[in-house]
Amino acid sequence: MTQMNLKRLSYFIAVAEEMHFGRAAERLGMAQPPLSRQIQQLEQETGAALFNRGRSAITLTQAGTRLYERGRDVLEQIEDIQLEVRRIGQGAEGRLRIGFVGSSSYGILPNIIKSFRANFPAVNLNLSPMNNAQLFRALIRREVDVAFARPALEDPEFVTRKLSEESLVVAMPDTIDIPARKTVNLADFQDHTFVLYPEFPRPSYADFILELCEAQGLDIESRIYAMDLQTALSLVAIGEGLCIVPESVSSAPRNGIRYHRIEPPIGATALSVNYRIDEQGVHVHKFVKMAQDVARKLV
Amino acid sequence: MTQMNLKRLSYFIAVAEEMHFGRAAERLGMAQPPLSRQIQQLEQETGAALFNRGRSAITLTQAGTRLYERGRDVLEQIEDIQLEVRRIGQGAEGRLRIGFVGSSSYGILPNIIKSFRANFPAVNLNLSPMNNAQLFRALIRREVDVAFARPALEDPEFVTRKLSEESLVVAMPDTIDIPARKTVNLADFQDHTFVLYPEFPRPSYADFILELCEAQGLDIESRIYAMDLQTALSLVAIGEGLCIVPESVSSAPRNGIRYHRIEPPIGATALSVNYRIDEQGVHVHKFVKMAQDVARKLV
DNA sequence: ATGCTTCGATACCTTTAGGGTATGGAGCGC
DNA sequence: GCGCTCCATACCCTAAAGGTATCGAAGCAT
Repeated sequence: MTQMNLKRLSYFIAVAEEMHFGRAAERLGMAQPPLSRQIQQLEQETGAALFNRGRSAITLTQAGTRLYERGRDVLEQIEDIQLEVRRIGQGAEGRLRIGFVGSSSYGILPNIIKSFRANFPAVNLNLSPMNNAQLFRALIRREVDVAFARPALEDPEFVTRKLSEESLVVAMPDTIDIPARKTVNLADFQDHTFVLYPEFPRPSYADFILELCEAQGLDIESRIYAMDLQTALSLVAIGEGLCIVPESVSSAPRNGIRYHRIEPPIGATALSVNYRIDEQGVHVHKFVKMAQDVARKLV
Repeated sequence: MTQMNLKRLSYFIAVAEEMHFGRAAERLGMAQPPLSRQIQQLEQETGAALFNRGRSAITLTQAGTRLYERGRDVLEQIEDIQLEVRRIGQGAEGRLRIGFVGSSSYGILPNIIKSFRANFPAVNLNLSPMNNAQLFRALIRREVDVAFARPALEDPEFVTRKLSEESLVVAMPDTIDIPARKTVNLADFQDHTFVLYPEFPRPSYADFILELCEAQGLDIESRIYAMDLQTALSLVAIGEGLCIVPESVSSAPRNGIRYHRIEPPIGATALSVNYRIDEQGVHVHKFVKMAQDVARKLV
């Protein structure tokens, strides 16, 4: 005996609603005899009579009544499941886990998020700030779907897209006297304390900055390490030292900190989106595409 | 495209649980290639990828995860529905509406109910006291499934089974002086008031009693009508008159009433079970069979 | 690297569930 | 009693689903 079958169930529902085999068959777009047979088979399967076949009318038995109530419900659920699954598959619903470096939250990230939310309101966004090393691990372990890293995460398992290149600026305590000119030269800071982040794991953004300074002939003697950008800025704000950060950070003014362009420019840093090379999720691809669009418009 | 199908869904569940097409196929007792195809078709139907087919392992997509959660639930529901429907069909569950004349509640009816409840605890019994005329209407209108009537309900639409025949006794107020002998003769009551029930609709049990008296040459002058047995007994208890009732009524003693056998016997009354000739419900047939069994044992 | 193994996909054939047409048979109304 | 309605039965045919053989890509060990 074949197992319970949705087709049969919906046939039964139709007959139960029409209370008439002929009309039900018409509504189902089929001939009456096969419909009769399907109902008989359903009755065999369940081991219960579903209809009282009276002389001039059919009625539902108690078993039939119950099957109608619950069967209808199940059919509706299945309709709904199909819709939901399709929507998730097309990226219109579901979940997207995003990891990002702290500095990206000053620049285009908020715009990207806003834009994505506007187009896919049903996608549940999960945002986690991390440093580059954490991003790498999280992406490998599939704990995030997309990572905003600085610089790009290099790995054969990843796909990387550069979003924007920013020049570097210096964040310094407003207690330090500076020359009147708007721009500063790296050489001016020979004897100042530098706030760097993160200390571990290496190599990190700290090493990138140190290399740049070295290339400029600058030998930094006094260094403090912070765990992340936020902490570093706090240290700057209380006058512990100065810190070299991406330009976009300066767009959010902060008490106790002044930002200055470095002239001549000493280098640039690129924000990138990264995702797994075997990524199947449609959300991810749509999100990355949208991120690139937003970045292009903002430049 | 064929519609969503339970077989496919359960195949998907199996693959999702095994995370391996080969093992899933084995568990399902089929070959691997058709299973792969069914999953592909399911993916087409839903319009969403369900598995990430990685090099060395498969994983569920978000859409697949959701389909698994909800699909499992639906399959379980369907299992459960089938069980429930089968049980109802076999009379092990469901509802049975019973109508009965008041006098039957003194005799075997309680035993029948008790016995049925013991064997079919999941059947919901619905008990309604009525007089014979109401029973007739209720059975015609399918408001009850089974009727305990006295005497039998005669109609081509009904099936009738006699349960037990009882002799008649007289219920009299204990304020009346009676001869010392245990049994009484109808002629003794020539001048007493008779309590009869019900007055409408006619003919009723009242007419049955009047005919019996007439046959005995008794001409009752003083009559009071009550709506039912209970009311009649109340009238007897306060001394309004006497009443002729089935013997089983005397098994429940009542303050103010004494019962006496009538000698010589003047007639008998039969309790019957009645149900529709087109009755399909398995409960009903099982119930009637059981009622007859109980009646046979109690005689 | 190179062959071996694993695992899902593809190709092709066979089986069978399910649908169609024609017809039977019971009940109801004129 | 004749015809009409309505569900069931009989028989055929199509197409969906299963089986076997084989491919092709990836991982692993030698």
